[in-house]
Amino acid sequence: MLDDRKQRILRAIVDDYISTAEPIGSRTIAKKYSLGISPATIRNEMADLETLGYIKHLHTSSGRIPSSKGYRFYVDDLLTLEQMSENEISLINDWYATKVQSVEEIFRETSRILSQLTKNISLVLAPQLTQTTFQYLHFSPLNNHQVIAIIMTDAGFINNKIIDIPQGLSLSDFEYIAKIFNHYLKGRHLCDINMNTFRKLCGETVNSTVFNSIINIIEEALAQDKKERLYFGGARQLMEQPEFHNLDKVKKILSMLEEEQLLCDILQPHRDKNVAVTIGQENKYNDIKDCSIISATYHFDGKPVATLAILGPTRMDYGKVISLLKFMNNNLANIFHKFHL
Amino acid sequence: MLDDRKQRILRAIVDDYISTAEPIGSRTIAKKYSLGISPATIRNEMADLETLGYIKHLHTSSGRIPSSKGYRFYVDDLLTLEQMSENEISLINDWYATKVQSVEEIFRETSRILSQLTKNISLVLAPQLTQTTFQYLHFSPLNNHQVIAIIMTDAGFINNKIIDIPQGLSLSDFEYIAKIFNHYLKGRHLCDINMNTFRKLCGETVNSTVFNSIINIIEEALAQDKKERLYFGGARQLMEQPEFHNLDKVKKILSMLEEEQLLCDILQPHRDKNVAVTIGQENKYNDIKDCSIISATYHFDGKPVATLAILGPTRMDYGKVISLLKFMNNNLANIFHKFHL
DNA sequence: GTTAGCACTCACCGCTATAGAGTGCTAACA
DNA sequence: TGTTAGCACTCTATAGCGGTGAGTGCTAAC
Repeated sequence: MLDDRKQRILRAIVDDYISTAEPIGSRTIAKKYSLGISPATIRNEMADLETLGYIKHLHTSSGRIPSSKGYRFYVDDLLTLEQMSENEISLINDWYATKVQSVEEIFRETSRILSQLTKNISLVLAPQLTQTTFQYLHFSPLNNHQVIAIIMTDAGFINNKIIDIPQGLSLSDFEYIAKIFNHYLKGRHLCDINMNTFRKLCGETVNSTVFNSIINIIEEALAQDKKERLYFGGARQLMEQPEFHNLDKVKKILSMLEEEQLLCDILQPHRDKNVAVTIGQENKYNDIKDCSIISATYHFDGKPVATLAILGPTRMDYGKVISLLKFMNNNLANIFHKFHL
Repeated sequence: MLDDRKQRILRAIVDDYISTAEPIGSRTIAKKYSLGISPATIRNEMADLETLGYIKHLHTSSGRIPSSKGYRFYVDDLLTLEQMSENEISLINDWYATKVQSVEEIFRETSRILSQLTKNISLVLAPQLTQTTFQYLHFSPLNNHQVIAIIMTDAGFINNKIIDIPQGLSLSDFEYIAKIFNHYLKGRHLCDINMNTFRKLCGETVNSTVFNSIINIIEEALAQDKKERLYFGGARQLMEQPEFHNLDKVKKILSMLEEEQLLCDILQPHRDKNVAVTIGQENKYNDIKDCSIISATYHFDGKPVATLAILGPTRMDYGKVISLLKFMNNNLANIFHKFHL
């Protein structure tokens, strides 16, 4: 464990590096932070901190920067969270009020706000379709050979899928099935919707050929929707960060953002916890070993529902990001709490 | 008008610059393109072409690059469009087949394909909500104080809006209105839906207080949806282009992409024409005076419906982009033709 | 244990020299 | 008269070379 003076020096180094993005030397620490000790003493302590792995050198004569271990200690033991200011809170609420008209927009706007306020990449992972519960189904004719299936789930998510009408079936067959769905299946998990539950719930009273075809179609459509819904943003903001004044890094991150599945995988281990912080080298994926990810997950009924996350350089303002994520998470919880009533 | 030899030299310069992104000199032209004349002659011709404004110098001792006027001549008089290869066509059709399940996804996927194949920014402008015609309305309860309005329009677009239930109204009031809507308003332009048309169509048989409130709510919701739907992509691909190996330029473009309204304005003059090409300096907006925009607009019933566009450096492969856009536009037309039957 | 002093390291900046690509001009040639 | 070879000239890009300054580690004195 670090003694008090080492902790204060480490905090100064991390704080300074987070705000300036420049390696810091002993003289500067002594001048800027009134620790009551001389540069030489700080130098000795810094040498110790380096041996212990909390800070590192870029080259012999450069100042020190925190290592992943240093940030980890900072986050776990040195960080004191600030409250969000009234100002920021009302700004955020205004944004939601003016821009949001549907559930999808809640998520989109949440992502926008997060990247806007943190200057980092924001990720918002909404529940997989099959993890939500069924509310309402409607088939609307599109033309002679296709209908659109509109499915609404518990939290107000609307899905629509174009479906080819198979030979021998008519729109009225679809309408009939929709009635049965709406009557028997409300409140059931979409992943449970298959022939078996169906038969159990409505017995054998239904015309089973028509039935089979349509259920199959629906099962198939749902199966294709395995991927989670991911909203993200902030590529432009990220470019403001000095560590991304480098085209290759920006390219790497942009490429990563296009691989939704990869992002979902990266966020997956974060979904159980309430607030999770993964710092630099702790990341599993090589491309983001100089980045940190902070996330907050909104749970309902003990299950993770939506995950908000920030992805940015290890040198991010952990205090600010964590309190913002906590706030936004609660905010989302409030919004969704209404829906689950 | 340029004589034949000047045209051949100009074509060589443009072709070469498009493929290499490097200024080209007389010696290189003589070596690479068998024009049967010596570098010195080419030099003389190039001096003429420069005086005429078709090509320019970056500095005294650099090779020549085409000017906007040069590109314009190239596009209007020198360009021969290639056919898309069978290979590309089947690739594109596969992409559509595997990824598209709803109308929104048609547009999203179109944008993805365009940027993927051209390595430039793609823009897809779908019709404004109020320009489409009404097909179907449904109110679905979300919780005790809110309903979700689901509106489907002619081309299979599904919109949903969260609506607060006003004091004194119940879900059944909404359901009642939905019935009337579905009965009387099918096929009407959404911008025509207001109290007046309503009264005209269904007379005074309806309870007018309930009525007024709900129509107002719907009018309001529609009014907020003035913006066109814009799908875009390709920021990552654009970074592959040598002219965007420059952070400031990338930032400028990314910022522009976040201003949807600006993009819509930029595309607006393109919407009347079938295929439109705007080259470099011809652009109205300063930030893209070193870019070109090529667009194709799909018309139905004489009106522009969807516009596909490519935004990239003036040094873009005009031949390839134009034929791709034409192909994609026809493809979209095929898809939508089905819906408008 | 703390601090002042000092030699040492290394990125960064500005300067100069050099190479190379390309031009414009002139004079010779068909 | 149009075409070409030759040559001096221009300008960029690159490499090399001190000088500067921030920062370190070590030593010796307090």
